[in-house]
Amino acid sequence: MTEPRWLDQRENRAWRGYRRMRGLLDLQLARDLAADSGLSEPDYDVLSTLSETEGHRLRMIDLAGWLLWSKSRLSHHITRMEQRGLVRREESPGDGRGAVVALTPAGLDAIVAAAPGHVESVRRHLIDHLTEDELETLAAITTRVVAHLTAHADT
Amino acid sequence: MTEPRWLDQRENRAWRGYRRMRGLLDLQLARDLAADSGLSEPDYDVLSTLSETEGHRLRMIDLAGWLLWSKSRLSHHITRMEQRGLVRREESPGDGRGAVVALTPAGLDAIVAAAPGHVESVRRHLIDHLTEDELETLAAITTRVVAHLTAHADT
DNA sequence: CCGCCGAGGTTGACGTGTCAACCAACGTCT
DNA sequence: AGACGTTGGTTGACACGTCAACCTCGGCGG
Repeated sequence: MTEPRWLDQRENRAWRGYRRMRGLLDLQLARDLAADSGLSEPDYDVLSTLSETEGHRLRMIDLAGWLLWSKSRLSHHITRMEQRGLVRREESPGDGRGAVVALTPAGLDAIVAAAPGHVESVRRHLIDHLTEDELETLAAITTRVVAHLTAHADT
Repeated sequence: MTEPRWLDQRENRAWRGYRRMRGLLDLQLARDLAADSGLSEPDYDVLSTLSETEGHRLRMIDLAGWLLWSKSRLSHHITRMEQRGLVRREESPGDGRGAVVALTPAGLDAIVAAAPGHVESVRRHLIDHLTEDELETLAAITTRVVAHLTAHADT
């Protein structure tokens, strides 16, 4: 039980900054999105993913994989979205276990209506405050960290 | 209703990277923390803040301000932590509306025991993957974005 | 063909956090 | 002193997400 390697000042500024930004930014984006479209961020993620696939439908497992969500989380969320008429569950052809999620017309309308405002919100609160170099650095950082996290999904 | 300024490729990489990292990183940190201390991240934030104050106590409003939490959120969370014996509510001297949160001995033990492991976890999953320049850039980005968000708390 | 394991999915209980409504004490203005 | 808006705090309903348990179907090996 040796003395832990506490964070030095530079590390602390980065870490605390991240935590603070994360809290405030996500809250603000969620509020903007909810206010002008009635969707939550998870709703938006599901709908935008489906809207980009051919046939506007995906198997649960594939959707979960793309979003990096657990099966459980996806199942719960799809249940809620289904009740609001945004998506529909269908049987999977050729696999009795299967379940496919399909975009409904209402779901498509919702994402089409929400997208411009959401992008605008992301710009206003984050992207437009960063320089090109900062964007590159942010992309590099996140890519590396994500790679590490998905590699050691266990540890 | 002009055409929205969609994100270009660079912006997209940064934005998607951020979203992905946020999801995976927070989940992993929360899991590590829960596994070796039984605390959640919000628990940790409350306890570590209190442990750094003189008297190990703070008014609700001040604690909420420091953590950037809503009054509601703090009240709910303190209720849960109080039931687990980590903190205690006290009356505020000189202000009948007041409420003060105080660390209990059990709460102090918990944060002291949890801190080394948590720092280690933060290093392993994030900090140790970044160069010094990247740490500086991350701190700069987050500071600027947080400043903007707290300034226009309304818009 | 049967037994069994793994893959795909659902469910329930619970902790967390949001918003909105509400309440009580404070301070100020007259 | 009395009226009244503000500040500090709580509560309830509900959305979200985790874990763990469970179920069913698919694919294999013997």
